[in-house]
Amino acid sequence: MNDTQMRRAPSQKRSRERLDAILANATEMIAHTGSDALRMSELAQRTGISIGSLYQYFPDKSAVVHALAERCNEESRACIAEGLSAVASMEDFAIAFGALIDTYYAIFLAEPVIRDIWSAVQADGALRAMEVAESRRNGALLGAQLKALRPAVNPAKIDATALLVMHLGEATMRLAVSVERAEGDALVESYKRMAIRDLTAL
Amino acid sequence: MNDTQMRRAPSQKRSRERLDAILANATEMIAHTGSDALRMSELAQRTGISIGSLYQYFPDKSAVVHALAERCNEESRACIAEGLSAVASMEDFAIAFGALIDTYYAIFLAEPVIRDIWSAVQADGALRAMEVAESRRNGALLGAQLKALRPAVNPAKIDATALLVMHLGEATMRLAVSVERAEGDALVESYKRMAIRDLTAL
DNA sequence: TCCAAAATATGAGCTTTACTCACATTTGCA
DNA sequence: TGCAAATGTGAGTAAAGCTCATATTTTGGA
Repeated sequence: MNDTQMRRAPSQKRSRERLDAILANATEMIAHTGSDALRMSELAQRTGISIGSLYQYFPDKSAVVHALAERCNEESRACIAEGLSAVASMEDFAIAFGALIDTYYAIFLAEPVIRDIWSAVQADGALRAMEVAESRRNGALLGAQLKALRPAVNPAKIDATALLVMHLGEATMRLAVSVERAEGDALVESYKRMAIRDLTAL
Repeated sequence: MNDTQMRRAPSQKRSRERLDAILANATEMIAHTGSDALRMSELAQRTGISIGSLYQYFPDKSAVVHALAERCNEESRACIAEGLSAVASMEDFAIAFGALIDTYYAIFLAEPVIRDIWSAVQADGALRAMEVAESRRNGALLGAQLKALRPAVNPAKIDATALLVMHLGEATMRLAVSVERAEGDALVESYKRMAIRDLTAL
């Protein structure tokens, strides 16, 4: 994956520092003016490197967006994995899932740029499959837990439900941060209720 | 809204015919090569008009995408309104809602270009608010029915749930048509079960 | 320490694409 | 028929992604 994402593995210290600086500036630009505002020339200028140099780190604009999205996805995945880690019963599960969603929502509220990064992914034809792939990974985390807690339930049904619940969780977060705070809170509560009811009824 | 979408109201017959032709060709291009493939010059050439002429019908590319999306949204809204029209009880409601989702899914399967048009909307910063606006309209249709059937339930709670259910319905359809047919079917079934359970438990 | 090769940096310039504008043509109407 | 309004035209402009020939810096061995 990194082969297509990065033109060259940075071996020198300066390289690694610049790579972080590029991503930090890209995030700032997107956060400030929206995902459309990611201009490669401006990104180079802000980072204090030449346009040619920027293209030694990333083969194209798509790769920059991909790297940003990958960071968000890793954060999400860690959050989900940790939130579900110490669950031993279905009662625990409902509580843990609710807390997990709250944490997830808090991350979205604290870093609304996540939504813009997602928009940038959608805008890029080559990256659109990322969303489904990430939902699959998150669904697999949830599905594994459910299969352990509910060994009697049809695994295929668990897989479909887990994938859907995680995918719709992402969609809920993006909707929630797109509306006023109070309404967003209510939407997240509705989602939690709906998801928990469905997962516990499996 | 049409003021910003269309440069000039077509008053002559030729104009109206060309406008339809433009949108038909734009749909075809997106269906064929994906939402990134909508080149204004190629759209003009395919339609058999000059690039300058194209820009007399639409002020910019965003307006073309907006018009395409508006068409899809109108179709959706009609489908939803009709599907919920003759519902008199909560038992009817569950059946009607399930049938509505099946119809909606069938439309997505028959015209997968809808997904690409949606991607084109997401790719355009100026149009991103369309999605929430459309979910609100659809949510209002569903919410009105629910308020009539369940007068005792807190209307605010109904509104939040209805908005969420419709928004997540769209997300489910896009996910379902992005995976293999059998898996997509299972996802839609999961969504129906989840949504109906939540709506009837209000 | 010094040098050659590998890694990294540079920015002028090429390509593509959205969009404009000055001018030409067609249509509606008296 | 003749004029004004509507519509059509496409060469040209601007902006952005991206390349490449060349320059500079770093590394590791003699």
